[in-house]
Amino acid sequence: MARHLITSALPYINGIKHLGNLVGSQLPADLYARFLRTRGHEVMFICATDEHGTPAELAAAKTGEPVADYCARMHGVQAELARGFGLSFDHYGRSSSPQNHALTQHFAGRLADNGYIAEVSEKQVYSVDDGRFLPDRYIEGTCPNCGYDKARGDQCENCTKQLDPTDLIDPRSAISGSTNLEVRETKHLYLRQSALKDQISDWIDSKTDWPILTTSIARKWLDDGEGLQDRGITRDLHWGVPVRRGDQPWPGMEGKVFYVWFDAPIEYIAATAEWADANGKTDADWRRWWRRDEGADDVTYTQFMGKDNVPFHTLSFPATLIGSGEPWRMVDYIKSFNYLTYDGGQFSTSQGRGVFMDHALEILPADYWRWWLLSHAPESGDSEFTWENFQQSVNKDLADVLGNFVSRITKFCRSKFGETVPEGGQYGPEEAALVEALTARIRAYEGFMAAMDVRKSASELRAIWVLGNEYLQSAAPWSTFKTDPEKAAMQVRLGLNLIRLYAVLSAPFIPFASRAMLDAMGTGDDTWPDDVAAALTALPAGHAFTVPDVLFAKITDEQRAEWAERFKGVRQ
RNA sequence: GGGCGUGUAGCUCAAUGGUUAGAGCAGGGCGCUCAUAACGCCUUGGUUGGGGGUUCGAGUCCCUCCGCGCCUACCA
Repeated sequence: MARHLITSALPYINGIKHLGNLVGSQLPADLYARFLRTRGHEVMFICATDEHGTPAELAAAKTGEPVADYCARMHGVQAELARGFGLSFDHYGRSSSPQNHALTQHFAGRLADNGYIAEVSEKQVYSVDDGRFLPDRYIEGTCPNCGYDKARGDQCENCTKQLDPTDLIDPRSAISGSTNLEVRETKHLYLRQSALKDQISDWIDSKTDWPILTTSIARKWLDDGEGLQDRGITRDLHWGVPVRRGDQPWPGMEGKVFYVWFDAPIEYIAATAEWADANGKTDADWRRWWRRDEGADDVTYTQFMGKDNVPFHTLSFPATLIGSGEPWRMVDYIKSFNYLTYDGGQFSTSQGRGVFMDHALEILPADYWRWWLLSHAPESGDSEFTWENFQQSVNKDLADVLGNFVSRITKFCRSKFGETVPEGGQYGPEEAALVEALTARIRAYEGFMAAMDVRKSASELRAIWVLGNEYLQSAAPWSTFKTDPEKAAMQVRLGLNLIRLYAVLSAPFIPFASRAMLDAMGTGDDTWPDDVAAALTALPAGHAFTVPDVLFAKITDEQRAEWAERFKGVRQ
């Protein structure tokens, strides 16, 4: 029994997330958390909404709500969707929580005390009509290079040239279109990552088991050009964690907040504190997950995220933790994912292109999505969602291979023996062979799951399901019943036990269907099959069960066509 | 431009430098009849993006060219 801390990248508060966001962090993290729990480990699985920054303020302005109200409402929406998908967070926090305010200010104070904060005066574009400083990409204008009239302040999308906002001809606010812009002097805090470069570099080099995708991104930032650059960690915004030096005011920084990427990773820690507060625990209860001097030395910490999040988790956040000089638990393994594309293109919130979490749950149960997304997780490269592939995979894997297995064995038993596990006969050589085959595959499955090899785990689980159909085909209880009813009873008893076994093994992928299978088998016994032979005797003769409803209804061609049309998005 | 990744069967993907490059789906055939027209068995598909090199041996390592994706530090 080990202790595992698991965090998923924080979904941004602005709007409903799409399936690509889901499969890039929260869903595989949930798979891993569920697996470790069922193996008997102590797990702390943390996620939260990332609520600060300009986009949240703009989204709130659009709906006319105060930004705090908007975030509270959207947090509720996202939490409900997370529940709908069966995401088993121990706590789903908010980066706007008082706990995160305090911790973020604490880290800033420690960093300042240790000399890792610099105050820098710089010039930024201020929009008088919007009443706010504008991030580079919120400034539009004509590209001095190619003449494109919708170039952004950071880069021209047309000619890909890197720009500075002051390069733009006829600059205007991308928010309001106002041209009433001026350059103002403003003071900001910078995290002196350059001073921590060697320590971060050594730390990255010690992670020899990390995927190349992860370490190469980190190394690029460390080694490119003049090396790791300092990073601004404050912004001129209203919504965010007010800049304070620990619990003291920070002279000269009044009215400013910390940059969202400074406070967001700290929320991993703060959300654990929120968990403690919400569950009547003490500070020591959450600190034993995070402080190496307070019990976290034996914790294994795993982070899940999309590849775009890697620099912040390999550089900025570690810089914050190292620079604090305090013994915080650092990440042990980063599992990063590529992107999911939709039918040959990108998911697009603005164009309504692709499937979003709320719509997904409207049209199909969560397990359909969980299974397809996880069994096609973008681990080695980007992967593509198409309705045809989705329909074929789900119908074949879930309805035909697993669902139909449950159906055929329960219905056969009901018609020949009634709705109790039948008595008679003894497991023989065929059953021993099945146990052997199952054991080999289950051990392989455990290995893939422990290694977070998501697609291989799914493939192995499916092969385990197939073994049940192979057994039934060769045992043929419908034939044996005619000549040797006792033997048929034994075969059916084994089949029913396989359903329970499959429910246990499949729960990390399809928790809702697994629950339905256990309920149908009339048992709450979900112990992991360390001993497969023993696991196949869990349901004894005479034990009552029920024939469940169809576990997975098939997706019809008509449904597929309708959904493809509905989610294709507006044409430009 | 620079960096990283990727390219294997119609599709989705495997393959510590080591037999004849393997699975699932789709396609074809046979079997079974308990089951959601489901299941099982057999089977057709490959010049591993192109070219060159190293090696006894290359999908794998090196060079080069081509395609695709991502990142490039103030979106988060």
